[in-house]
Amino acid sequence: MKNKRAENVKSGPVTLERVAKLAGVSPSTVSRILNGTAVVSDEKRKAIDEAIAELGFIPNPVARGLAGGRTLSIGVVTQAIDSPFYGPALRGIEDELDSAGYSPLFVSAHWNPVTEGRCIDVLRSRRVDGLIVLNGRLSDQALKNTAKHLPIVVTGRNIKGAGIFALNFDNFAGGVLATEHLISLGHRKIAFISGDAAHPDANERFRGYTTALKNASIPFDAQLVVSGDYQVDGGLNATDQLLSSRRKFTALFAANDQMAYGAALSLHRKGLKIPEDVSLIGFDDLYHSIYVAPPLSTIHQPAYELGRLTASAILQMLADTKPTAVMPAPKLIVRESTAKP
Amino acid sequence: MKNKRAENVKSGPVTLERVAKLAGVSPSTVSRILNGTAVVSDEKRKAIDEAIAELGFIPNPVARGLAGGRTLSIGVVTQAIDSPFYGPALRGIEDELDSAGYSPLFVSAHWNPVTEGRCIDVLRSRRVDGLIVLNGRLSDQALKNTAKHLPIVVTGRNIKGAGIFALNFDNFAGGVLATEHLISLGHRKIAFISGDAAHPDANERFRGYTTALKNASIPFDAQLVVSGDYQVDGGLNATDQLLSSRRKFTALFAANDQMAYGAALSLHRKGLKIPEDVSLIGFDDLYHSIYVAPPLSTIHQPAYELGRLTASAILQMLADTKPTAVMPAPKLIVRESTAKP
DNA sequence: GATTGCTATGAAAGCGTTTTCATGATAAGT
DNA sequence: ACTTATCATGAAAACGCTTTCATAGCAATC
Repeated sequence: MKNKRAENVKSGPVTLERVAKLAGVSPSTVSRILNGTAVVSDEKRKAIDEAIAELGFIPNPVARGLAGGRTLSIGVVTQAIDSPFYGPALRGIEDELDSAGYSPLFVSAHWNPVTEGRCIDVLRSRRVDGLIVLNGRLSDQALKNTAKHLPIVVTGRNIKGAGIFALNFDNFAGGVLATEHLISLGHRKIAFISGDAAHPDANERFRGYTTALKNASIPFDAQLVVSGDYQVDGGLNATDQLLSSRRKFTALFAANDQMAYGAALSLHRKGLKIPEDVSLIGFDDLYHSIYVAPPLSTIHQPAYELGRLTASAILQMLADTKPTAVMPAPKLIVRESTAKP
Repeated sequence: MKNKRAENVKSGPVTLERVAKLAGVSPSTVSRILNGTAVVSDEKRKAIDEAIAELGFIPNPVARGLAGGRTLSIGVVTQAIDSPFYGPALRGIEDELDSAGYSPLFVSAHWNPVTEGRCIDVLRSRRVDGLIVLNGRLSDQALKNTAKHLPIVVTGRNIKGAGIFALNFDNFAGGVLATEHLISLGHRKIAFISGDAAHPDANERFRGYTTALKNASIPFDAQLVVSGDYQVDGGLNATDQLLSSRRKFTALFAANDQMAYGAALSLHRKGLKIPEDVSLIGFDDLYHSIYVAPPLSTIHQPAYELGRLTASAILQMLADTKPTAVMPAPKLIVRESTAKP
């Protein structure tokens, strides 16, 4: 509809110049109003506002990007666009940026530092105003270097530096929480499926597990720990392995929900019931975890919230404010997959 | 590394003009080489290639977008960036576009036609070269209108027109396939959980169900059909409802996997075993369906493939070729959730 | 009342490309 | 050999903004 009206006035795209002409001012003045970069008399402001409404003018972000160096877009480096864990985070980023008039530019690095570097190059060539890197694989140094050119918010690591803001979840505390939950139910033989050791998160969660055991004076049994890869298959195989080792355990802590799903399947196949025969707890609280049978006890990671926080942090950095975002503490979610032994 | 070398030559960003100067030619000539828009003597071509390598020049897509009107980016309208079904499709799009030097711009319309319209406005203002609309909610007419300005590929509907290409999955055939599978196992009392009636897909699947029943001379029983909403919760509630109606059924066909998950949970809660007490089949073949307990029989939808196909179609349209993409036929995947009654 | 200092505005110069237009050189046609 | 068509190339004009620079107008200062 707007377009139709605009085309009444004069054909062709609605540009800032057209607005200026209609309002009887210079393009500079219109630009100043748009960006709030200078004081403009009320009289002209009004004329311009009207002209903008009249024409249905929308500034062209491409031209803005060229001229001003700001594109109102934020590069988001994720590992896989369809990751069940990061999905909600992306949505959070989208929502937060959207309400500020920014657009996200998503790229997937597929857990590969080289790809990740290329992704960042692409984003920079597209002149994004800032960068969000979700659990990247690049070295701290590499990040610091790019931070010289544009502000960065990273998750999943602790790093300090000019132009960098880190937002990290307390995986250690989460690991403790999950393990303590099992212990408090009366479990003593608690198996653990670890995540990909390349993930710092995974190690932290493991450390939480061992620490909680120690706190409860339960001897650590290396035979009860088997390594997964954060994928469903990994959890499945790990559990098979655990089961065939014939080492007894009454509870199983998988370092993420996906592996817990795999574990559940493995147990199901062996005719073992959750939680009657084995208690199972995961980590992350994926969307589906409420709905698997039985609903999975887990540690909640606020992925959507995380997305919003990273986005608001980058926005604050762009506004030259110190980011204030702080990650919520891990939370234990007890559902139906854990019970007394 | 490249940057360092570039900065040796002369500080500041590496522009096409710098390349031209270094190669001893005019910017126009460099541009022509870059775009292959004119014949250039081998001699100059070589000099330019060297200069480009020397400086590590990367054309600025923003400037290109302004000057040439092509941004090498494709707008992708999805309903939710974190949808388990569309996730793989997005990845497919990303992969396909990436290999052609294009970037996707993802936006989520959240199943709202108004939002969807706004999304398209944003994408157009960002001067995307083409549009992919995954199961959009906008009217055919609205799409045809935008197709006047830029090529569009849509999924989930049949629509023909200049600048529009539709890629549709045969939901009807899928519905028939799933139902026939249950019938061939010996089931006669087959319940159906329908999807959101606003989805054309959902209706097609339902039509497949009724048609297969008719073909097998099984009377249609309206009491065995209950409506869901394509969400897990919907499947859960629908199954609860079905169960409490005390109408007997030995098999359950959920119009998508998510609702099947919900159904599985409901059955689990009531102490009913899959497939011993009830056979369960879904539709979509989400990633997780292999891993739920028991692994879910379903109709495979090639989401990743779909993504690649839409992307390659839009690329073909941009190259003024008629898109050749054709959707694979639905495929029955038999796993462990279906068995003889 | 003359000088100084702001302030609101416009003119014009970018931003880094593509593309049109013009031109001199070379090849072709008679 | 002289005009005409073809071709590679450069100059310059867009593209739609932002931002610097210049200036006219006006209030403040001594």
